[in-house]
Amino acid sequence: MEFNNTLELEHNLLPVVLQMELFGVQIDEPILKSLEQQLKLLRQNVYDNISIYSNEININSGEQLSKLLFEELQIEPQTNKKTKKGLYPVDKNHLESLKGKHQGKHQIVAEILKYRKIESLLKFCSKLNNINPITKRLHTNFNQNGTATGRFSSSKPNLQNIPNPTIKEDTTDELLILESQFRKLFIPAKGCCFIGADYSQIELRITAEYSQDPFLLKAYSQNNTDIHILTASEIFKLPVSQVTDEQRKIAKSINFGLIYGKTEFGLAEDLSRITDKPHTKEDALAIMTDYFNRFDKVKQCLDGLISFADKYGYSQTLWGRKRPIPELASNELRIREKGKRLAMNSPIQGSAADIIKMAMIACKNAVKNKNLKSRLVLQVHDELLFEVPKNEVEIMKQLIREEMESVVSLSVPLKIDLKVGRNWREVH
DNA sequence: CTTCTCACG
DNA sequence: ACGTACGTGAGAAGG
Repeated sequence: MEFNNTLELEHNLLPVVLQMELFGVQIDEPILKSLEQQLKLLRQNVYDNISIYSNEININSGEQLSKLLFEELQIEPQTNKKTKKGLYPVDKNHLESLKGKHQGKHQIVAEILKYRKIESLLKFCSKLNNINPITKRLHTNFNQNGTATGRFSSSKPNLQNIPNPTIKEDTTDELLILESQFRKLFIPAKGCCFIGADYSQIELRITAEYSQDPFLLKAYSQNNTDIHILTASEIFKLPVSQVTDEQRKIAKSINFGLIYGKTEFGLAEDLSRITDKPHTKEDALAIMTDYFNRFDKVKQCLDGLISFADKYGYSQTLWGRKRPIPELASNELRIREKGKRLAMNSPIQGSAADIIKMAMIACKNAVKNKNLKSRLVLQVHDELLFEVPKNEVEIMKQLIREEMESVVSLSVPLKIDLKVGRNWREVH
């Protein structure tokens, strides 16, 4: 199934995308309606609570909100940054740091965060309401070449950003529970199940492929070990069994940072958040230097991706998908730095997009060859969702795993996580 | 039309 | 002195 160029790939993918768009996905409308009602009631309660501090405020207006909090109520800002209008920002991060400092004193901050969350969830309700009257299903647009890197985008409605919160069994957070209901609204047709299959750490596996770093290659060939724990054990020079949860989180932050081109400044912020103690960018740089000394092939690989893009003016995936990076030729340092991050990230993100696109074609062909009725309904970057008649579940489990894991052959195995269930939430 | 905010991978 | 992690879509506000 491997393609020599992405034009051929996209050409063969077109009918798969068309079929997904036309087929659509079923939504549990009665539960959607009840979810919407609950959220509207909650919003009214929260609005009443906020009205104690200020009636007539439009909570959706950042400008009005900033003036209320930092001018009228004289709350101490936790940042020196200001928006272009000279006001203190009211984004979630800033509000959350206020909530910590002013516990009890300014209940309003917590209520505002709640209000915002409810508003955002209600928007998801309204977009899921656009059921097609003829098919009785919800149809999105999958924009096949919708991104700079080769990924799809999804629009009208966007079904690639449906809430997917991680949630503890014993949580009592009412809003979090409501938020976790959204993927339950996506249900299979009568007589069918869903099968969800997502690639496990595909971008880091691609980093292993590009870098040929012996540690990453080995880490991914022994399939069941947690890559972040292994990385932590190398960085902190500890046996795997002695790696703490905090050390694993730091390693995870570094691993993700590789893919995005994280700077020491960004890592320092992560370190402070993870350990709950302040860390300077010098601390972070020390850890990064250490990491790149230990994994010098990774360092060479990232540098190589930058010089390639510098030389040719574009970056390229493992299957030849190109992205122009004019930023590297900018006169401004800041833009050139951005260009370097794009040069590191685009081949990795783009190669992952190539792989899942090839897998979509492979799955569709295999289903057709076996005369099965199963259908692909959604793609969310590294995840595929299939609607499967109940009598095809066993054969489809095998088929999907086989096609997705062997669609291309890299130096490390590809692995998917696969689940069967009665709604989207259950299969993720 | 731009900015801000917030949802996803 | 500046900004600081990649890729998206969408709605509200404000001009």
